[in-house]
Amino acid sequence: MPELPEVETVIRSLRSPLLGRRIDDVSLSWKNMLVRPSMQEFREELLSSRFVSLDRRGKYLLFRLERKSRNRLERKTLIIHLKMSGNLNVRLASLERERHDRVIFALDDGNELRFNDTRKFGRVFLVPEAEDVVGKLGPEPLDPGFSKEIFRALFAGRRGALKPLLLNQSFIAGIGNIYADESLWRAKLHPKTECSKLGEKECAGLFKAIRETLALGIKYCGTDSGDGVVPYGSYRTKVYGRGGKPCPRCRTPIERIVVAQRGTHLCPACQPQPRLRR
DNA sequence: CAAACTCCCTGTTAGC
DNA sequence: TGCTAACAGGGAGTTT
Repeated sequence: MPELPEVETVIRSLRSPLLGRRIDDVSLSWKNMLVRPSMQEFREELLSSRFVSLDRRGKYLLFRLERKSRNRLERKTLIIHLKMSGNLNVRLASLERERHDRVIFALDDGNELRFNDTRKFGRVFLVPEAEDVVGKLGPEPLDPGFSKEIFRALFAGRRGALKPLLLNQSFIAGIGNIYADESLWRAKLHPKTECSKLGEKECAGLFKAIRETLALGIKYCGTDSGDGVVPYGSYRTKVYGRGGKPCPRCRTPIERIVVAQRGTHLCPACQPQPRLRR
């Protein structure tokens, strides 16, 4: 399941084949994946557009497009969320389509950008203002301007377990189930830690752990663990999906519990449950 | 604000 | 061996 490191890997791999290319045709075989505008407008507005830049915001891919329409420069952003099982490929148009190719963008160089998504959870937007879609996201964890002080300030007025907070995209962007578990293991914090009780040191440690974990994920082009639906890179998870196997730090068997309806993996020795105050 | 639950989907897997 | 049902997962939205 693509999270920040996987999405970053995808966007990096697409820059070279897409920048400067023009979209000549569009087809979509599962209409629920298109959030807005209508199918007709989507097609009409994309035709003759060129890719001018590609960015990532959280787990969203942002494709900045431009075209000249009646001598006016039109700017739009194509936004894709891969959700659980999505992936993007650039293939020669002559190459056979794959089983779950849902959206096809025909390019002016004989290639196609193909949005493949087994589970149809992926979402596509075409909007004048990207902020309308990604405006509510929390800070980018790897933004150079992001600091442990800013991170600590995010906790003001927050209560409840730590892990669901890390999964909340309006708290911090880009972290999903895998990197939440991996970051908490690295920070030696239990997923159920009451977030309002985090001290300055623990907060700084978590901040560092999140950044290091995500950076490592990107370095290895993402992980291939999880349900194996979409294999990305070769990042090896320390705890995620490794219930019963030894903790890489202390060899204690990794535990699998459920936190906020999500499968959660941790080392019971490295990440002890904080004692509840009486 | 938090937590629980629903919905959208299909491939995998556990259970019979 | 073959079938069915449960399950996993991100995130928006709704209800408690």
